[in-house]
Amino acid sequence: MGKQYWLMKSEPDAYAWGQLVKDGTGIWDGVRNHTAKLNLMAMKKGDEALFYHSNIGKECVGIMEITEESFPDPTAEEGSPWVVVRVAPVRALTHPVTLAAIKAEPRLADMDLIRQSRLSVGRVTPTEWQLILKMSETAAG
DNA sequence: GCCAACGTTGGC
DNA sequence: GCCAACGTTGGC
Repeated sequence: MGKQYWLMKSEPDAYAWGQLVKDGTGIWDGVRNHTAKLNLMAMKKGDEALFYHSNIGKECVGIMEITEESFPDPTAEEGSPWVVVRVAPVRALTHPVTLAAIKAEPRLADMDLIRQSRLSVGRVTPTEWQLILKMSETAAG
């Protein structure tokens, strides 16, 4: 299988893109939803993910790489099913791609982000990924 | 196993 | 602040 693409949400109040850049690497902890967990478990080292700021900003702001595949979430109770992956920032998007811009693009209407708005870790198809990156080069949203 | 009540997420 | 979506809990 080729590289897979993902979108991961964080409220910037809790953990922002800038913090990940500052930290250099981080674990994506706190996921407590089974669908999101399955996505974390499906991630492979070298996959790439969009960092999305939920609530404040509501936009994709950067690209991360998965640097370590899923392992138990140290912030969860022992024996619980929750997992984390390790991520590292790759680069900021030239311009953030806003939720409004994604909603305005019919070719992105099937994204997990749109169809299942509460899902914090979603899949992005290669086609969707290329389109979002292209949008990030040309517009601020 | 069904469903009402309730809590959380996240957009508006 | 409100509400829709959706997950969880608990009564039956």
